[in-house]
Amino acid sequence: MRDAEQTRQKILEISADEIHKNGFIATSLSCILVRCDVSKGALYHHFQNKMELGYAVFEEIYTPMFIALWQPVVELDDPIEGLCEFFTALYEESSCDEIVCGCPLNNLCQEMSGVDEGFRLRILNMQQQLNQLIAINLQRVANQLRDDTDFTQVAYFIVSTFHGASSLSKCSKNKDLFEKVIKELCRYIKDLRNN
Amino acid sequence: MRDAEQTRQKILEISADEIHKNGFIATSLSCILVRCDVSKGALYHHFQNKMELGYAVFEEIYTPMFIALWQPVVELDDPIEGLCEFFTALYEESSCDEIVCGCPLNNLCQEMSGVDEGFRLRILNMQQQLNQLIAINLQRVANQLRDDTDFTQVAYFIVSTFHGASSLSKCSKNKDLFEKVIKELCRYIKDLRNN
DNA sequence: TTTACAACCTACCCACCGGTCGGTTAGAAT
DNA sequence: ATTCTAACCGACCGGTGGGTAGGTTGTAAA
Repeated sequence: MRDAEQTRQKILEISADEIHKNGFIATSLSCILVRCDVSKGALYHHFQNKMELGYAVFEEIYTPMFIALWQPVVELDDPIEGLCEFFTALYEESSCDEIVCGCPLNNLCQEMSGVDEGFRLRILNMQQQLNQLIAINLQRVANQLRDDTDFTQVAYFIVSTFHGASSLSKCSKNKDLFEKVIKELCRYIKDLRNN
Repeated sequence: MRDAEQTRQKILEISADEIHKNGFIATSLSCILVRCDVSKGALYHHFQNKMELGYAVFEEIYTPMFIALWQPVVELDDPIEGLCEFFTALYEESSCDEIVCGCPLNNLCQEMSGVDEGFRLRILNMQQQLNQLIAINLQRVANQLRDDTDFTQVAYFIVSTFHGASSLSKCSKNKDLFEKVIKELCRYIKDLRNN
């Protein structure tokens, strides 16, 4: 057989890229088809409709990508230092284009939460997973932190600020403002310590 | 004459509401026309095209709204306390629906910055205005704040976190997570003081 | 009363997008 | 060699959205 799984994977990956760049609704199937060099029939053979394609991209591309990105960072011996270095590396090593595209999770959260319940629940789930990942690992080093630290609250705060910074960099079209916010975020994170 | 200015204003206000709820692209002109009880010809008499309508909404509705919202808050004798009370009031007094709709500025920033240069520049301008408003008034009480405070950086940080919180509340569809982030934001803001 | 023009109306146009459907083809199984 | 089906093709459809063009109406000024 012509390798079906490979076709499916190619569609998923290119779709993920297009959705990241244009958002879900603005991404046209025909555009994906051209880049994949695949026919519309092939796409609809693998996915019921555009929405299901979107769900698959979220579950099979974005979700594992996120876990792989954040997990090693917070599971370091010192998650405080880990987070700061992670954020710093983000603006030092990423290209402007990458940063300006924003965070896929935040983009979809912003665009799709109010439009489609299936997306909303998947996004919420991801947000909660991410939050737990951070909160648990902060709790792990609770003895180094201020007594009044609410781990879940702090975790949501960190992610929110990060997403806000991503959003800000979109209108400035460079990473200067992103950098500013991230720097202040690192200062905040380090201040969580009971120095 | 049939009151042209009133017609224009009605179109602007209803458009602002629709754009706030659905985003710019997803907002259809026909939808606006029905709510306004106005013909397509009338709309195109007042605005060159959809984009120009969007710009007008941004400049004539959103911008003044924002200034009116933030200015009195940061120009209080104690802007630190002002900001905290402002944010707290936001989740205590706003309905879930309002919060879930998100911040118009952040919504448009997220949706339109990468799509249309005209929007991007207007949004960037507004972000900078807002930032200056906050930064200047923090500087005003610099003697109460930590020595190493970078006012611009802090201002961008605050707005970013606020926008991140708005975004987060979209996928949770209630104000609980919004409240969490805002509470931590207030803690952060109060910590700016050189206690 | 006439004129002139801003204000407004309505039918229509076209491009695009998601989705369908009848058909074709590769290649594993028998 | 034949059969069968997953994999794939591409022309077509209905709907929608932004935008246009040509006509009508209200009203202020001459």
